[in-house]
Amino acid sequence: MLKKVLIIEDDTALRNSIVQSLELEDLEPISTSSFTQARRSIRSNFRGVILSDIKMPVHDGFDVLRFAQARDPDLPIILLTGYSDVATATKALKDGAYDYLEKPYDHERLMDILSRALEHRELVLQNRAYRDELDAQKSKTATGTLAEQMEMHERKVIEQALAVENGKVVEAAKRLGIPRNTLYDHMTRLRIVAKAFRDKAPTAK
Amino acid sequence: MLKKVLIIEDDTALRNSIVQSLELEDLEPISTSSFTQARRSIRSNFRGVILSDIKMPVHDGFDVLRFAQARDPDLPIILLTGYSDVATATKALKDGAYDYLEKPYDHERLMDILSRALEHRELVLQNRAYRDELDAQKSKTATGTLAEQMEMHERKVIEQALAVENGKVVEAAKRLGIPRNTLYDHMTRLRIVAKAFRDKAPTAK
DNA sequence: ATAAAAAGTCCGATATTTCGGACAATTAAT
DNA sequence: ATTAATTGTCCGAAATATCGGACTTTTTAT
Repeated sequence: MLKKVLIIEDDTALRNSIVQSLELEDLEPISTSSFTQARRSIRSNFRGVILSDIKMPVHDGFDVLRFAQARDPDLPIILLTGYSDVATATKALKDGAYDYLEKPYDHERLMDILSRALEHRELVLQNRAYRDELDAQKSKTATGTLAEQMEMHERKVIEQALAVENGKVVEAAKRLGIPRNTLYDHMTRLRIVAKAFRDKAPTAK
Repeated sequence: MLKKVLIIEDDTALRNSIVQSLELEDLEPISTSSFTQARRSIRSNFRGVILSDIKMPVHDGFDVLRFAQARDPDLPIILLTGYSDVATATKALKDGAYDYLEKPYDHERLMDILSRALEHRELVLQNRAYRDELDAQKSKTATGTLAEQMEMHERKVIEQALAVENGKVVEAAKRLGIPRNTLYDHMTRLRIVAKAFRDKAPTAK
């Protein structure tokens, strides 16, 4: 489970309070006091979520939002709004914020939102990982001469058979449906040694 | 994007109001008035989320929650609680509810929660699909005789070469590093016909 | 309509692979 | 320590695959 929460809050007292809150819940707060300071942490594969105040000097929460969205559209941003500032909160959501939290914040509510956001982030990252893995598998366009490709596959098949049979050549040959001599022929050609597939430590002496 | 929302609400007026709300937002409400009625829709791969009232005769929202969790732990359930019934809401979340919504419901707030829940559901389902695909690929333990496995692979390689070259045998042969005659030998043996790999409609006449 | 190119087929000499038998070297079991 | 089984290597005849040439048929381009 992801646990990082990048906090962007200029009010030192509030910021420390939040940090303490998160630490109590076994999360990993990263405490910053401004967009500028937080900026370098906001990367595409950040393994966590962002919790930012909206009203801040120089750069406000919307700047954070815009920047983070550019870096990674699926990075959940939770914005801290003033009490019952519904208009701003709504705008934030429309702009792509994951959720908002009214100040003064309620601990339980913050945790609910954060856990949802962290889970969301985890799903997104896992999804990307799966997608990448699948793409990698599919894009391996078979290349090279027929003989090369066949030899590669032959090696794989034979090695697997040997592995399954713990390096016993006669058994592997049976499994492959060829006489052991023939298997030896192949192994010689491919420079496969059966010994390499036997248990090094079957029983401790 | 997923759009189904299974509504479980015994108050007819409120239920219809919600249905209307969702239809306005281009979602697909499934309207039911009781757990019993909704039950059959709650399946493991339900492509949507559940929005259920808590306080209902016979079976309440927690029954829905328990049942749905058993069917699919990653199926988001949003519970409708009475106004500022914080205790119940908190319990619901602890029990695995995705979120809760206070009655009387605010349209914007409902939509925010639903869109998050639907997105969450979509990610979960996508994740499962990816995982299944990867598992399927990995678990294909090579079995059968050496000759069989080699022939299968040979077929794959040749067919891919033909596909890439649009069914042109001479080109495919070049790509595979063998004389075209030899490729014909292989194709004859494997009963592969080049025609099958040519564009049926290269240019519209 | 004609020419050029590619698709398919068949043949046969040459090259490679298969596979059983035989045997020495190891390893495991009694 | 002796036996039995397994490993690993070599041999050679039979089976199979390769590959170029020749030829007919079909497509494609002009």
